[in-house]
Amino acid sequence: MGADAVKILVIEDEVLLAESIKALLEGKGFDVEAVYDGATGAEYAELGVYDLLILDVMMPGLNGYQVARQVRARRCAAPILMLTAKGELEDRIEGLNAGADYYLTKPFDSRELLACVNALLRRQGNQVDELVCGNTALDLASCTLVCGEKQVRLSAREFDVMRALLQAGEKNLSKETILARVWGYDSNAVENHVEVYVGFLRKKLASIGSNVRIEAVRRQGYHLEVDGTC
Amino acid sequence: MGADAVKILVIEDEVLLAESIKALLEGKGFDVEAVYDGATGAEYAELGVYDLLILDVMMPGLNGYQVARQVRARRCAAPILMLTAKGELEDRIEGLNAGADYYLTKPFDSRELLACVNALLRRQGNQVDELVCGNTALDLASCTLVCGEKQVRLSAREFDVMRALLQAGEKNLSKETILARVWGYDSNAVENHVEVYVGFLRKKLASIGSNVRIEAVRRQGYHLEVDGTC
DNA sequence: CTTCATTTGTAAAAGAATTGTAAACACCCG
DNA sequence: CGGGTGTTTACAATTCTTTTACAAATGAAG
Repeated sequence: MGADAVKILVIEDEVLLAESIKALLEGKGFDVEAVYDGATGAEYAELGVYDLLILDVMMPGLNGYQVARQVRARRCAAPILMLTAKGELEDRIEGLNAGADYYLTKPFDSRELLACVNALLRRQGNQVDELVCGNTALDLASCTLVCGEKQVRLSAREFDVMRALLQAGEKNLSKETILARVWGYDSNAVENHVEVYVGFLRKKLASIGSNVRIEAVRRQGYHLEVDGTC
Repeated sequence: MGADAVKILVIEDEVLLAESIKALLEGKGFDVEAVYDGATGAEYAELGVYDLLILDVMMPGLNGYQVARQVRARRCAAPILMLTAKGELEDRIEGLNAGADYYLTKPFDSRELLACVNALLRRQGNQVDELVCGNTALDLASCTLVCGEKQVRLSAREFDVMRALLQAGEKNLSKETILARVWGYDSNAVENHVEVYVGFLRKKLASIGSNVRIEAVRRQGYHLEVDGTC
């Protein structure tokens, strides 16, 4: 439940259902808050801190459609997953037009709910592809090494080498293997290329204060280690 | 078929259904193309010029799930509306996990299809009157970049390029994709055109004191960044 | 403990490729 | 025609990759 966790707001008047959704999503690492009526839900949602709203339609007071419209009118951009026992066509259309992004009919399967949540978050760009090691991540989309606040861009070759190392994890990668994977098995690159690029990468890792080191094992190749790990 | 219409690709092997969807959407002002098998659909989709894919699941050859996975693997970001007679839970989950954004069960009502399409496009930022990044907004009606008091008019090409960049947000857009979206995939424009227009846009952004920069990522394309963000 | 051969690390350059910019030209529409 | 827009070309500037050369580290043998 770190500061960078994905935040989800559940607005559902059936307390038991709300709690079970909360438990389900928290089990998957999301940071979930549940409220039990529409007015409170709209108020929370407008804070703008949530990445996703899960919204029941039939509630006393403000109903789901009203909440959705109000929230959208206030320029809240979070995707809305509408949840309801009303499976009728007209309801679905009204929900979508009110600003919902998905319409799920009760009773629903927990796996389906998760699949929806993931699909909505994926579209939001909340699912970044990255490879992580120690305090450092390689963002595959932007070819960038990230460590806390700092980050540094890698060139295409640097990126390929770094990715190979990260994918191998603790395992050793021989230079031969790296050459084959990065330069192609039929290129005329030589092992020193790997050494040169390992040098570049070590500099960049150091420049962002990473605790990841590229360790050389004589005659065996390279592998990653996290500082303080032996 | 202006460069600025919303483009939709329908992939559906039942020709009659495909044509009726096409007619329905064209009636609403969308620019629709229909293809009748998965392989062709995947190929078209990967051009990256469409704003939305409507995808049947059960097709000979590549089925809808396979098309979705392939298209997503190629980093095509357009939302996918899956369309199918299979209404079973497992199918819905599989579809969502394959990269779909919505799952609509046949037979469906035309109004519901439209509501879905609108919901998906709304989320993409295709139905708003301005796109915002940093301290700067692109007014879609007047083709004008606005930053505080200052503003500057964009030419049609400049506008198309700027909009593509804004819609991609943080993500990189390859020059190939920009060419396809702005000039059309069958034009004979070359990558240098993109570079030239990026140059124009940078000048105009600077002239109104925008804190938005167009960053080049070598061999990967361009993306936006807000000054002060690293 | 030295010496030597081997492997790994680093710096600097030359070379290649990509990206940026300026400017000339074509075109279209009032 | 004239002004703005779009296209194309050519070249300059920048960045990345490869190459070279040599220094530093390692480990085995004497």
